[in-house]
Amino acid sequence: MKEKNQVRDVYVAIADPTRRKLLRLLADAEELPLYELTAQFQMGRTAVSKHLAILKEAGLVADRKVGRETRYRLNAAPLQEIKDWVSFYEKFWNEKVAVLKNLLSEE
Amino acid sequence: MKEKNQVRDVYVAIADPTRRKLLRLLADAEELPLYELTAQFQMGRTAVSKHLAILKEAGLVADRKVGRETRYRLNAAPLQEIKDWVSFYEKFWNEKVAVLKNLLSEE
DNA sequence: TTGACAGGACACCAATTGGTGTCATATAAT
DNA sequence: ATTATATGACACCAATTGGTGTCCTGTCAA
Repeated sequence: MKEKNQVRDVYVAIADPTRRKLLRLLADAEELPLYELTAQFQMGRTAVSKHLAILKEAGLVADRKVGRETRYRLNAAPLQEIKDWVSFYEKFWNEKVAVLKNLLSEE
Repeated sequence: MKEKNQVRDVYVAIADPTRRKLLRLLADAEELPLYELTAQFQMGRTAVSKHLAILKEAGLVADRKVGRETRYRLNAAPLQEIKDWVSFYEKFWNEKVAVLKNLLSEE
């Protein structure tokens, strides 16, 4: 019973602008079926569905079937990993600002 | 004089684990030549060089030539874009925690 | 001055990505 | 009962990605 349950990289999942837009749409709407999401893009349904599958594998969306439609909703939790990662680098751009301040105050 | 100056997507740049490791190495070491960076990976010099080129196009690293070597250093500033993007979603995972707290306090 | 070392610039390749169209099936509406 | 809708499941395709090896040019050291 090899439940594949493929876990996708969150970094890769958010690298695509279409997928980021999907996340944003779901953030604003709580729950949306595929056909409504598709309406927001120029590409076909199949393509949007695949993007959603990738987001799902990354744990960023969940879906449930309601009648004949599949409704998607946001699950932002995995994004904490991104936040933690990027937080580490904050000190570096702050550092830069500090150096700049010093230079300015010296003149 | 079409200076291409190709600007790469920061999201795409950080999607690769090798490139994230490169950023981390540069964060810890201030400035490193290609051959020292290459030594930290199993892949060849050419591959690492290409990853660095992508990071450079995304503005995440800068390089300078010193004698026969090319030294790379971190520029974390573009990561602010990522931080801003992910910050928007913070409320969603906080929300979830809040809902959970409510459920727990109700029992 | 003769090697050895660092790296840029290619050409090349397999695997992955991001899209397409088509067909089948379940549900909803007339 | 019939038709329209929503979606899953494929097969297919071109472009991109992430790696390789080779060749050439600078630069440093003996």
